[in-house]
Amino acid sequence: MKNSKSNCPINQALEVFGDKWTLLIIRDIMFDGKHYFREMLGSDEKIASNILTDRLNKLEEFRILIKTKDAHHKQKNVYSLTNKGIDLMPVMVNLAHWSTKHREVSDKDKAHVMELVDGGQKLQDKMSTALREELKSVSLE
Amino acid sequence: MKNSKSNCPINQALEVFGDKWTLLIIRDIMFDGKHYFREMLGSDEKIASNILTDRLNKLEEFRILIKTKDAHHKQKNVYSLTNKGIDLMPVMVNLAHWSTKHREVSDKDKAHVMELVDGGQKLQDKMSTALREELKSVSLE
DNA sequence: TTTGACCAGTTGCAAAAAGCAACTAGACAA
DNA sequence: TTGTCTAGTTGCTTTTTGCAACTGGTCAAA
Repeated sequence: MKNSKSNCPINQALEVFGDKWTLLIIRDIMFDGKHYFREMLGSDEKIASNILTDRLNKLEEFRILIKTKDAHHKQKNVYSLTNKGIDLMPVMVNLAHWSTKHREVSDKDKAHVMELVDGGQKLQDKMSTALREELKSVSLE
Repeated sequence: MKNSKSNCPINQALEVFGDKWTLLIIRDIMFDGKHYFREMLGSDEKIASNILTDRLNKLEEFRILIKTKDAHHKQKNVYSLTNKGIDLMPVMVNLAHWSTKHREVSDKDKAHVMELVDGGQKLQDKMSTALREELKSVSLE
């Protein structure tokens, strides 16, 4: 509580996600299957490498993702969502859904989002399960 | 699209909400029934008045809220959510829900959030309807 | 075993945003 | 007319962001 402006649930969330980049990183891992620093660095929004480093470290401190060593390449780190991170899926889906209704979004993205909204809990559960499997596989090392 | 880093739905949302204050202002109006500048200025998180001015203006430009003159006090502005703003309710509820599970939140707030989650669509619809009534009453002037 | 591409970051500096406190001009109620 | 309340503004400092160049280590192929 010490470094908190308030313990209101919305504020508590914003102290983790209240910036332009954090949720994009989570999107990269959650929906785009990215796991490496360079993959995220290459995303459309062109995050700077120092900001990416900073956000990945913060997300690791918050235990929203974990960093593990790649088995086949000593220098590569594998970033995976924890359960705490995977639990953000409904937030992400609702945020994206709002955008499809009220912001400019391509038809392709729109269709992708509506699949997650209409497909409902079933598809989201399937995706969450897959992410939890990934998590299990890296946390065994 | 010109000033956009990308048209990904998550990014499109972050270009509106990707900061520490915007969603707190929406919370004030949506859940705490605040309508005036000074009321929002007084919230627990202690936003600075210049930042509040800036965010209210941006939210008005995005048409997420509208500013109208108070009927009984010439100097007062009444801030109300538009339908575009009211549509953010599922995002807010899911964000708050995540916080109750993964961040430090008071039991009172936790109960309040769970009411919205468990009470489900019915309670959220009721609240949305009330907000739309407010909107209707100010937009008739 | 050398070469060149690739890896996760780091560094230094400039620009933008946030934060703070004091202040303004008009409105209201007594 | 006095004091309080209104929505903001102003000037300044501190913090964060953004950019580009750079580092030291790794890897696969020649």
